Amino acid sequence: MKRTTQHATLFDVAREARVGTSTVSRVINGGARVSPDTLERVRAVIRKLGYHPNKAAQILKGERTKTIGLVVPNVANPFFAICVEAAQEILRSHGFLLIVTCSNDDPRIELEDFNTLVQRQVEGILLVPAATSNKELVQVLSRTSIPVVSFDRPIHDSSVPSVVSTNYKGSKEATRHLISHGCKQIVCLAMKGDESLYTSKERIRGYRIAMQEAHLMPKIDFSCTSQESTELALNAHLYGANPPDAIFAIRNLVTIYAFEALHKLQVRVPEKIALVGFDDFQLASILEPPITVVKQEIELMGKMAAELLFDRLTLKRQSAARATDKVDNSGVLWLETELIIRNSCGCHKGEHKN
Amino acid sequence: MKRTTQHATLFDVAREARVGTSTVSRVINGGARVSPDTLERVRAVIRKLGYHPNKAAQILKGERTKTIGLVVPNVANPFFAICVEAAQEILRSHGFLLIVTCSNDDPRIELEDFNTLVQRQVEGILLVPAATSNKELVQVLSRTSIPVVSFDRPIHDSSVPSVVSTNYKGSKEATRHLISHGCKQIVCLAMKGDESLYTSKERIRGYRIAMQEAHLMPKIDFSCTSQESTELALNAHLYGANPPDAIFAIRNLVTIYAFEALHKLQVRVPEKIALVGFDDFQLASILEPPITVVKQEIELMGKMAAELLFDRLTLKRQSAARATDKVDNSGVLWLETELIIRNSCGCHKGEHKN
DNA sequence: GAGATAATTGGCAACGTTACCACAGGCAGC
DNA sequence: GCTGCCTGTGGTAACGTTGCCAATTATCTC
Repeated sequence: MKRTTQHATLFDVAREARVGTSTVSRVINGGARVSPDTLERVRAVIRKLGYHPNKAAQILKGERTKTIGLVVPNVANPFFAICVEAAQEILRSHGFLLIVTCSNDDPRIELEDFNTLVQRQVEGILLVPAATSNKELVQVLSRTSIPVVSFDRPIHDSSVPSVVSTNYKGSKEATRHLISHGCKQIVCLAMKGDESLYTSKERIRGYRIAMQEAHLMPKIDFSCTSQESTELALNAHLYGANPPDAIFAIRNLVTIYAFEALHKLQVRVPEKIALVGFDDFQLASILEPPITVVKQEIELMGKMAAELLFDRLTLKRQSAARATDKVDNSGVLWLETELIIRNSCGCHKGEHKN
Repeated sequence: MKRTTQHATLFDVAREARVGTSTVSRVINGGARVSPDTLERVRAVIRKLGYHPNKAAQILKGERTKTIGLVVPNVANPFFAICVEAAQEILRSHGFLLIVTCSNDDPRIELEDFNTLVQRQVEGILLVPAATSNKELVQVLSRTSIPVVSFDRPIHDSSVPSVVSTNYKGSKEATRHLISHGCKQIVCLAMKGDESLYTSKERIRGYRIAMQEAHLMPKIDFSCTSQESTELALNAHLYGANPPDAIFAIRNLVTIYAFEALHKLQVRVPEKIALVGFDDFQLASILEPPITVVKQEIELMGKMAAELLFDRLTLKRQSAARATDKVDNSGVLWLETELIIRNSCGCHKGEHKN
């Protein structure tokens, strides 16, 4: 009796069952080529000792880890939470385990986490890159042999495929919709950090192009970082030159801030100011007025990313096959956004059969 | 040249740097007792080869895994997402990695995941048990030597400490508040499955007791599973005998369903029917009227669970010390809920300085 | 400059598994 | 009765690390 607190090993089982270790190993792995007699005896001992094979040893011995890593900025953000859940679902159905880490959009943590995952012998990594161009990351990526798939944001100058929403197209469409309502002074509301965030940049680009097409002056405000600051900003716009007649909120949180600010400032929506947001959210349809938004296929994004990764995993082992044909030639799988028309844009109920 | 695709090993590095494996090992583990010369040379080779120590081998060799497992019903649920994020934060600060799995509240998956985590040599497990009494789980738990902490729901008949909100107290308080507004017909809205869920049962118990205290008739409706069914249910109540003058919604989603249903049915809140929900949510204060809710300390819950687990981890290694003194004698750390008074309960702005 | 001490370094046995190989019987076919 | 082939079974060498121990060399101390 040496260590009662530690886990039982295969050897312990073998001794207790009076068989060789190979036999126990065979039992664990399906019990092929073992007599029913021995099989039962060994199984009994396994149960009795509460034995679990040591994964570390199995992995070391060359067995697949059946594990994939996932690096997201933050799981508390519903967007990523939904992605994670969806990816988890897919991966689990293929027998994979998920290790989740949060990078806080910090490239240093991101890289660190990435390496940690590689060390843990994950078979693939799902990644939401903090930046689309990160030399260090790209370098690490290029010399890593394990498959990586990014989502929400692509990684430039790398062979990493990605699953991304049509941010540009979606926000161009939203802006155009606002313009079609006769809005002329459409201000785009964003928060600090959006200047450098891929998705935000794309959305701003869409907004810009739509405005330019209509010969309107784009105006972007990055100060909507909190409830208060949004109210302040909105107030300034309202009483400044060329007061806005519409708001395009670049993301969920900003939409909510803007909505609340308008509410507090007693500005009528959409009569005085129309409002369209990017990203749908649960209560958008219950607010008064219901908010028109650009909806992303969040769940699908997680699913597709997981599936793309899984494809690469299996392709890789099959032989030398090309990447999946789901993606375009720059390696990105575009997910269509959809403009969900409710009332805050100025549409009346039923006007767009929605 | 044998395997160019595989990861470089410590041995490869040793050969390339013309040193022994021990030296490389020393370099990896901080570089103590290695000459600056060799140190630099080995480090260069490590970089050149893109070498990462194989965690499986290290673990096998007895090194700590610095990993903890987390089993939640679902990460897409904001409640759990926030818990996970908070726990992650704490654990990361102690150098731990988190493996997250979703049980979907299925005891079978839960058990399976639990075993998977044990196999992976996690040092501890954070768990939201699907059921408070699960014989099989309790049995597995009792013969596992690794520390486990549950949160949101306790595990009966086990020595597992847990972090739980004062569901009972919170909903008693909420119900009493409604009663203090003169409400007599308070209906408690819940959804299918709430009959067996610990948190829901506790909330219902609180509601029941408060009603009984006031000699009022408790009435509980478990049919609020979707938007439509809630509307149907509410409609039935409204036109049935003893129409309700208040609603106590047992959880987030039901509160939202109820709010939307009341809105559609054109019932004025709180004049015709008062509304209080359990669990705060981002837009509760912007809705018209702002909704009074019982707020849980979600983030704190994740944090405390992680810290409790960490305590047990360190205590365990220090020697044989008792569980932390944070918990009460039945092993649960109670987290106070707070009634956030807004307007849907019948209070006017500022009435309760909130 | 001899002896002693300290600083570097390499060798090697584990850690718990798996997989290849070998071996013992049993049972065909000829 | 010999060969050949199954079915069970055990022995043992890896897998990539670490840490002990021993060996080598450098640096003191007087």
